[in-house]
Amino acid sequence: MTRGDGHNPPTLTEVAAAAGVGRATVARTLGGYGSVSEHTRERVLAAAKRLGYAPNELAKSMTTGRTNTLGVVVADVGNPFFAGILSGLASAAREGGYDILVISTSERLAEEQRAVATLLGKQVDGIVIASAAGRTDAVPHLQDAQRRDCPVVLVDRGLTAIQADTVVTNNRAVTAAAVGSLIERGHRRIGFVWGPVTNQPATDADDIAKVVDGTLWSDGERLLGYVDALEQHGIEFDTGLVSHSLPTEPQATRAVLGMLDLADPPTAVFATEADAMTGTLRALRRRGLSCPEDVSIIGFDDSSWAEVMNPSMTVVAQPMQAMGAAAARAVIARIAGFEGDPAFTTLDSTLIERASVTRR
Amino acid sequence: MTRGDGHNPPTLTEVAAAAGVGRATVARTLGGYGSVSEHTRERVLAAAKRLGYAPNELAKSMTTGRTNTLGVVVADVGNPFFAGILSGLASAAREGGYDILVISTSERLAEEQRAVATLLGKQVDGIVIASAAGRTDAVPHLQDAQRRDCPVVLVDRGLTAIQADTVVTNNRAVTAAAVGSLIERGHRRIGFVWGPVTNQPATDADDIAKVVDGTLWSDGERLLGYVDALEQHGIEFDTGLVSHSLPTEPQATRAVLGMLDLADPPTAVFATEADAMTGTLRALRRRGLSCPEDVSIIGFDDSSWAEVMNPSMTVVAQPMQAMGAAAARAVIARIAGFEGDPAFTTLDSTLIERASVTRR
DNA sequence: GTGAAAGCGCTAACAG
DNA sequence: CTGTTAGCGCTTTCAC
Repeated sequence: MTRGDGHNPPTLTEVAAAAGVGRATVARTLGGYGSVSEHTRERVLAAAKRLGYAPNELAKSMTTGRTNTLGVVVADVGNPFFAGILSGLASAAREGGYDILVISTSERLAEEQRAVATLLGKQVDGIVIASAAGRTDAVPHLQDAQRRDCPVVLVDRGLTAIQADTVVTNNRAVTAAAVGSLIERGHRRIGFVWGPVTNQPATDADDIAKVVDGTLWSDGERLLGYVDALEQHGIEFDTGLVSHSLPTEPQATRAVLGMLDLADPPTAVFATEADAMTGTLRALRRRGLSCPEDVSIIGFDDSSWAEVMNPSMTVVAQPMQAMGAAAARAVIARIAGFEGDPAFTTLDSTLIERASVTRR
Repeated sequence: MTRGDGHNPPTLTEVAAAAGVGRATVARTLGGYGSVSEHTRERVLAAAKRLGYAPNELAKSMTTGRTNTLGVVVADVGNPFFAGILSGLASAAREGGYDILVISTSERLAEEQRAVATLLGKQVDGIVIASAAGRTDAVPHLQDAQRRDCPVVLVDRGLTAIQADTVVTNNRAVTAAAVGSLIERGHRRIGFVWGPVTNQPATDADDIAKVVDGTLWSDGERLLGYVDALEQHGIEFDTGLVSHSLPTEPQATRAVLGMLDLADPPTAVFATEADAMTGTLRALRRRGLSCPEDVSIIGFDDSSWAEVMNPSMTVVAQPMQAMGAAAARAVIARIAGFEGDPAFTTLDSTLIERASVTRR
């Protein structure tokens, strides 16, 4: 059976025939290595152009063992946070001569394992992943990749069970600073929306470490930062002020509604993601409360919306693009053969103070 | 020279050896075709598992001619609009058994051409693209792909120079409806932020067609919808009320500032993208004006922010995920051999009326 | 039911 | 400087 309409793309062999030279000569000419006489060089180039030759990268990869492709695994490419990471990742990758194969996992570990297997099967040269695994969870799929000489770089979320370059932000410190700024403005009852997802929340501050172990690195760090700030100012931890629901906006609203109905409701809320913040705003509105008069809010992730809001929102801005770019550069370096110890890079998020926080 | 630490991934040949059978038998067993006796079947499976065998998809693609990979080309994966498309695209692709290779072009045609060439080189089975080309521009790179039997599907932006499945939204109709709703509320001076990017704006309504030809499909359609509404209500087109600047927030602000300073300033602004809308809001703020009291606004692209804003924003919500999913399904169908005429699919965007528009 | 052999398009020694 | 020769790992006839 003949394929398609017949217009099979020309192969290197055909170019060689057309130019009347051997295949190796064509490979050398087009590959720009070895040496070729000016004369034949021109003939080859001419023939290639005439035939509209374009190399089959698959075949090339087959023999070189390199695909010039990076695998990227995140929870959801539609989420602005990951989209930002992806954006920085994509440009840094391209700069380094790599393309990216992206897989979303919806934060499901099983999907993540499949994703990694798929990427490995497609022979990507390296993997950048924001793993859905808990910080101390075993990650055999990632170790598998490493064993197969496929470098893995962790982005946004660290993992203790594996030795790998890691690029994260200063979640804990910036959260402590943000919550601290709330406390310094007189707030003592501070809601924390979206602690780590768990159905076994910490009942007191001493419990935190245990909770944090089994959950997402970034979530855990933020909760720790929150507790740091509380302890530093001698404020007691109240488990009722921390939500552990799934990260959907309605859940954030539900959680805040619950806090607002407490006998001693929060006067400020720290929201750890964009949707947690909009969800918080909805809750206030439902109770007829306003920000910052009744409740101060600090959100996460800056955007042009945050500033034009009324009030403009105080947020923790994460350097998403920079994270993505750093991660890309890290894998690329590993692919290139860099053998130093795994580097743990912490990029700084910054607190942007605007009008959604007021003194109490 | 030995590669890596030696742990080369096991090949099919090794599995065959370990199981004491021929390679074809292993291929049949693992590939699930042909027939294999229950006995040998088990041995093969056991050997494969024991060695931790995973097929090299590259080699497989090499012989089958299929990579199970879709190429996706957009301006910027970090842009919420494209991120939304990508999200829908990714899940539909995965459902169909495909992975996606994503390339951002920053809206540059040269980058786009390179991107397509790269994808073709990597032998993707199909391409989904939101092209940076003007609606009537020649697109040799895309025709090239088609000639190479690589189906191309256009998403968000149609193109007249090529025959291809296309998935877009009802930009023109929804814009006409939105602008119409403004007119019906008494507005006659309506700013249009981000008409097609050009330095040769239409000077009157009759000029529009020409301007539209050379620019992005979606931008053109929206401008046409704007003019439709004006004409329908007998309002004269004023070129000073249409901005043609580059789509960055600061440019939107600048443009609106200019309109606001007109002797006869707009009482309403229609912003065709999320950033155009936030930019508009900034401009109002700078002039000490407020929305909707002084100026009504209709924006584009819904998000949780739009609703929690104060005032909540009236917007045109685009079905980004659905667009991405439809595009993915379209390419997949073509790859599977579907040969019908190119389909032009129009998905509906909807006007979500909230509080940023008021009667005049 | 199963194995041997050819070949996908390319690169990488190795001779000449 | 250039052509020949092997493969890369897999699928796919085609005999046995």
